[in-house]
Amino acid sequence: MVRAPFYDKNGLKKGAWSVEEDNKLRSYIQRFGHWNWRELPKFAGLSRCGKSCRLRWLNYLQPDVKRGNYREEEELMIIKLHEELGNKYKLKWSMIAASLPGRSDNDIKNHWHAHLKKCTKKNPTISKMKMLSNEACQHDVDIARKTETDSSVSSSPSYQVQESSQLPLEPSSSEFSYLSFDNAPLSGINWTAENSLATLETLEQSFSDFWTEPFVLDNTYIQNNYPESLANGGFSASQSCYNEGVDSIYEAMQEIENYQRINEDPYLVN
DNA sequence: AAGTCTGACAACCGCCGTAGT
DNA sequence: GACTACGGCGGTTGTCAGACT
Repeated sequence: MVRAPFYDKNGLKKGAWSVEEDNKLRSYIQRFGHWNWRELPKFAGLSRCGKSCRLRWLNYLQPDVKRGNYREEEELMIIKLHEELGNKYKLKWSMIAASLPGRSDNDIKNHWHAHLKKCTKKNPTISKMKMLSNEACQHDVDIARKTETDSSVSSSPSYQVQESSQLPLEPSSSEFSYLSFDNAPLSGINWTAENSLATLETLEQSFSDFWTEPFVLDNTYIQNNYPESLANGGFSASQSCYNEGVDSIYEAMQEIENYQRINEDPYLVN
């Protein structure tokens, strides 16, 4: 089903991911977040490029990611949104993904090319699509169209979105509570099929804000589980990782690894 | 049973936008 | 303003399993 693993000329592994690699990546991101995709594989002990890690995390390993088994309403939503966003918006698949909690843009895109594209070609005037277009979504589409001529429309707080690509919000253990997305523009937003679409301009605004938000670490986990010197020095509390030099992070990582070896940290994944 | 075709999907690649220097 | 590095997106490819002949 997938490419057989192989190594390119730079020594980077390509192709299908092994269970061990998945575990390494998942474990690393749940503990430290993805502060820098390019550097991440080095620290996580993976012979992969950053892009590959990012893709694997977003499309497969991220908590709550749903795969396959598309419900009818989800498919209708995809068709509908694709119709509306298709040629207008750059972040088409991401925006569609935002309307389907748990679905990744890549997964939706694949589903579109594999199933839905043919359906819409065979039957471009599906009655249910019509119904959606004319009733459930009309309000939002109108707003979106209005936005094209009136950029001053403010985003409505009543629309609620779950960002598909955000980091684990609810790690299975409270020990992973170091990730803070309280300030993420999309958090707390509930984006459902029932109330159809949030306004497109709201989405776009949310996205633009979201991607520019620095990744913020909370040191709860580190302070509770690691020596004070690491908690205070290695990863400072609520400090943007963008401000951290790679070297200092690497030093902290080494200290952490030493600590793990000494204390047989249960979270250490080999 | 063997060969071919098709569907499904994980993963890669290239391009572009943005931020930092 | 120019350049560079990085993150992210959309399009495409590669491969396998099952269906079909």
